Amino acid sequence: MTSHDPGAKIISIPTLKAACQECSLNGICLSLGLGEADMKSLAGAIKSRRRLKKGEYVSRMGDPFRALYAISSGSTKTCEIAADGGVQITAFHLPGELLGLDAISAERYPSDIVALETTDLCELPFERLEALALEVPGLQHQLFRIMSREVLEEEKLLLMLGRMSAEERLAAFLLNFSKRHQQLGSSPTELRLPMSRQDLGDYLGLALETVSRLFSRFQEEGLIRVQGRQIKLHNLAKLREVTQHLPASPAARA
Amino acid sequence: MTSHDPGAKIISIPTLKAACQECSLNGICLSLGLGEADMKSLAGAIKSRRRLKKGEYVSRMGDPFRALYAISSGSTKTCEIAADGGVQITAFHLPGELLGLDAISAERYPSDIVALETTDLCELPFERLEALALEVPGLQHQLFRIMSREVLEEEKLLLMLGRMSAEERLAAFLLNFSKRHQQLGSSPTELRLPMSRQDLGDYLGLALETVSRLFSRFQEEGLIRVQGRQIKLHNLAKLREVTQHLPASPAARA
DNA sequence: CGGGATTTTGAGCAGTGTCAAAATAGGTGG
DNA sequence: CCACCTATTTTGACACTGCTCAAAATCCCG
Repeated sequence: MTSHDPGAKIISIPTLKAACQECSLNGICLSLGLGEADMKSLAGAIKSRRRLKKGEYVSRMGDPFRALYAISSGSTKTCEIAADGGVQITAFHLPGELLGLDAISAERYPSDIVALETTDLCELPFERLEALALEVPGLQHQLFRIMSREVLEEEKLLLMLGRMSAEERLAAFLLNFSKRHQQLGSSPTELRLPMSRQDLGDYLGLALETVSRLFSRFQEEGLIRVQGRQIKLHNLAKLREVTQHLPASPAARA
Repeated sequence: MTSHDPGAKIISIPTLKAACQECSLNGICLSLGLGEADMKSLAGAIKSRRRLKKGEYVSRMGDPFRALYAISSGSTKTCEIAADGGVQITAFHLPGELLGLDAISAERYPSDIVALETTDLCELPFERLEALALEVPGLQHQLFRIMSREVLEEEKLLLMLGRMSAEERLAAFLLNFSKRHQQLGSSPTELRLPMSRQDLGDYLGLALETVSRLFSRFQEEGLIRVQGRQIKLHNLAKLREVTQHLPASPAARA
């Protein structure tokens, strides 16, 4: 996570802010790892910005794919919907993250993307982005990395859904959310969850009642304090322990 | 899935075979959607081929990332391993598919990749591939599509693990495997599974005993015939029905 | 301040996991 | 080529996690 393309130069956050001000991403999003000149090209590729209110859609399943979206502020959920209406949320996205990567291959959105709160997006028309990636070597590499990272994140979720107990899943989620908040400059222990218990259940593969009971239990055990969607993490170390109490399973063989 | 980059030209399978013969991929792998000249460049990027026996590793978790691998023949499993030894298989890969996409971002392999049977691979050094993708527009687009597709596949698995019952998962797996076999030119109803019941359980998030019981049940119900790893699908339509008997869950809201 | 949505809590049950053991398959050496 | 040994698969009994249904409490928005 700290190594880089040989040619890519890392520039300071203030510089990034200046160059990326047009999309107010505060130097997060794609910009990381690109030079200043490259970022100006990138700014040229940004078509427009959109502000969505809570509950509005970034995309609906089946929509034609034309652009990726970078979250400037706010948050979203990505909902995969089964034939019969079963919902699986495959990701919650925070500022600086890229939406729509799963739509490139079929040129259609395979999922609904919904704003969890008031959310600002930068629209990055994909054709222009691809053309730019041919000019700017660092950008191509950056895009590969971002897509690879998305694969990785989903693999972590697969591990959670396939092999972890309910309490392990919620603990893992809280730690992950905490880390991402910290990387955005917020407190890692004072969380304001933008999603409902239902959403959390649809993400973790649990019933909303189970999620709610676990919050109560974690609170009784002194791990966290719960006030609706406001969560205070009292003991990160113990949460990490909870994460690892899987019942074990045999190792890889052919 | 049938639309393409405006500039990309689709060439015939025999032509592909000729151009790709060096890696015996029979025109599957990356080549799809690239012109003949582009494929020659691609051939130049192939460093070498490897033959693995059953149980040998393509990569181990933590290995430094240098190359992607295309499967020429055989099959692999990709195993995510939790801190305490819990295993989640995140993918089974068949000929023509690309391994290692999740290793690009951290420049390390996050998972073990193991051959399920004798398997031939083409090694594609990633730096060379990236350089080539800057020269060959179709290749960059192709790589984006392949990575996007990987994200999509994992999202389908997430839906299975998070929202489907055991029998729905196994039915969905059989249908998916059937479709991929068909795309490789094999029978969609006569399957030879290269993986153990244990592997299947580690993929579907089930105990191996549950997988075994389901095979028996499906057989009793006349859906399939089971002879160890040799599976005959008798009724694809009914398998599809089984797939969709989820107990439903509320739709998306903010 | 009122009303719908969300969250919490309870009780009972079903689907899967766990443990255990028998049956079968597959590979190896004599 | 057969016999043996091991790994894999099947089957059974039972326990437990997490789901379902239900209702009360709380929150949030207009």
